[in-house]
Amino acid sequence: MSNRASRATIKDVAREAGVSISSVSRALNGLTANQELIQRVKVAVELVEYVPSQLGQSLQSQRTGQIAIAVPDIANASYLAMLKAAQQIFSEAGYRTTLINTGGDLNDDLEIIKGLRQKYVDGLIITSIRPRTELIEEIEASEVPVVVVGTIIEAVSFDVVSTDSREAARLAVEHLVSQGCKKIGLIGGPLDTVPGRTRYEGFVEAATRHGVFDENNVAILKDFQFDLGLVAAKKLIDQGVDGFLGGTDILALSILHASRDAGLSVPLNIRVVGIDNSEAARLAIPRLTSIDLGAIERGRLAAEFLVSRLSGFDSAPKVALVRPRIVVRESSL
Amino acid sequence: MSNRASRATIKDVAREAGVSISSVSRALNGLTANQELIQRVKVAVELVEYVPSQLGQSLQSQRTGQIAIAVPDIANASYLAMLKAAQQIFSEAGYRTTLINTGGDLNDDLEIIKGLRQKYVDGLIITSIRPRTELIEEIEASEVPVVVVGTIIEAVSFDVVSTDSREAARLAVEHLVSQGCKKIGLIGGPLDTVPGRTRYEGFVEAATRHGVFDENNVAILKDFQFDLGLVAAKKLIDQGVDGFLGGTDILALSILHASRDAGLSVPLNIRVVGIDNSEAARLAIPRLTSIDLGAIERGRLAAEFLVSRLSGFDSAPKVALVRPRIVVRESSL
DNA sequence: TTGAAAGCGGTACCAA
DNA sequence: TTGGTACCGCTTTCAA
Repeated sequence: MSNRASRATIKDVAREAGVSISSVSRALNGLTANQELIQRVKVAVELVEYVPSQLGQSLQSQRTGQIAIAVPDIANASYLAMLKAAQQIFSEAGYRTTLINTGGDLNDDLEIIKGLRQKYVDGLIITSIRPRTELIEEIEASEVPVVVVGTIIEAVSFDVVSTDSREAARLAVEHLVSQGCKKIGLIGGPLDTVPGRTRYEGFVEAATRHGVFDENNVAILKDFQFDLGLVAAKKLIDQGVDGFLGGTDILALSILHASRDAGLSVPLNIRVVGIDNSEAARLAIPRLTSIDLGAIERGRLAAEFLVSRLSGFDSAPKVALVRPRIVVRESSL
Repeated sequence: MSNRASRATIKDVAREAGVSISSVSRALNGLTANQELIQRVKVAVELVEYVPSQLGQSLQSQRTGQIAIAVPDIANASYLAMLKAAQQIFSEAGYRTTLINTGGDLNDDLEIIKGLRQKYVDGLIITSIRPRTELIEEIEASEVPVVVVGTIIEAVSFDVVSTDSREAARLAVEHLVSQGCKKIGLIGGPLDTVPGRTRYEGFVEAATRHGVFDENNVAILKDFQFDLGLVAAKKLIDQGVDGFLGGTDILALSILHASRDAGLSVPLNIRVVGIDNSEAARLAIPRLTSIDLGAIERGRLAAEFLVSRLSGFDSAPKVALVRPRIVVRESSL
């Protein structure tokens, strides 16, 4: 009713109920036994339409009830899956989720960590950072708990959830080899991005080990874009590549398109494997074999680590390694 | 360095600089002219590593610097596009974005609006609500500005951004008719969801007008799921449907799969149109014709409306209608 | 110009 | 058990 008047505060409730604000606070937080008083307060609360201010409570408790999660790009399937899984956990634990889109700008990371000093969230999950020393130091000095999802090898004082991108590439290469591919190519993303570089390195390593490495069959794109992948794939197909690893599912899709444009069949003439095991892979025609990097699992773990730490669990730094697994579908049979 | 000691507050700066906290506040906010004092404060700030507490400032200013955006499902391409577009605007305007995933539970909407009374955000964008009277009243009574993205026809006192789902279906049907389809089918989502119902209604209306409506060629799924779509599509294909509207791009993809499974060619034997114009449509094989409902545009508009209102612009309630447009690709040629 | 003090909306301590 | 009060960290009014 009183939508014109400004919000009711605890004072209004106290006045209305004829008690002190301390009593109101206690009654509302179950710290009093006097049923009659509790009842009076409840009536007053209804009457003045009182809702406790999050701000007031936060200032007092020094907790905001919010957790931030920073991802380079929400539109990216694997970050999205992580985000969704983490948000679910946060929500169940009573935390709101604040989304930070870093836009892949690696320099933003440092600013985000520094921004934590403003104390606007109780914790942070940050993904895919470039593990610079400077950044690690800043995280270690941070007062609010931070969980990093990415690839950090060194021993650090915070929780880390990571996956083995190199193994992902290895799984893909071995699968292609076992399917009889002779010339195996890679369409990968930029080497100055974490996923771009690690997948590339894994590919080179595995392909070399199996004696199928040929630098000419590797295309490193300027960006993880479908169109760039399409052009690169056409070229490699012309060179006779018969087994492809796409650095992401989207890039794998570009290979499917290029094969089709070339009048070649997947998987009869060309076999294709993607990375991320996103919805796009499941729904592609033909259905795309893909390496699942456990994005959902990583999001869940990171969120659980953080929530546990926020619950006062002051354990030693935890490290979780989610192992990739291959999901074989039509495109590589 | 002093990462063990708790954060420095304005008091620490004041002590260090040998001035009052008021002076520190003024110096930091450019409300003083004394250069010497400003300099002293700055040095002290550096020394004690002071960062103003967002909480303290918020309590004082009654503004949190945060905006919430509620979507039924982030994994859904169109909500994701909206979210991303809105987040971009918020970020530029200096607001953080808090994500609320309603999980499609329509009853959550009311709780979200009510939760605003806790004042943990400065504004809210809420999408795809079922426009119940109760909810509208609650929004109108809300102290924090709310922008609704959805389909509300009545005159309300808040900003609304909507699209015409019926026209979307109409565009699709007319296109299929113009391409020579004789038996036109729909694979749609549940009628108790806003997108499910409006798209269905638009389809019926347009198909009837063009004399191609046949109830037997309409499949209403229990859920917007690919697998359900696949089964339904197989059945309709068996019935000889030669032109399909998928209620979403994902459902359209299920039609592509079903056609392929039936050994029929898209678009030679069967033509398919989806709705959302998501990335999945662009990357499908064959590339999928789809109706673009302007998710990005809607997200942008909603965010702009909200930011403008938060900037103190107390204009009359605004209504924006984003018109759908068809993006013709291979699947319907 | 500067500092003291009130106030934002709560919680928690301490006496009564 | 209850009420008074200090306090969380900051901004802003009011006197000096």
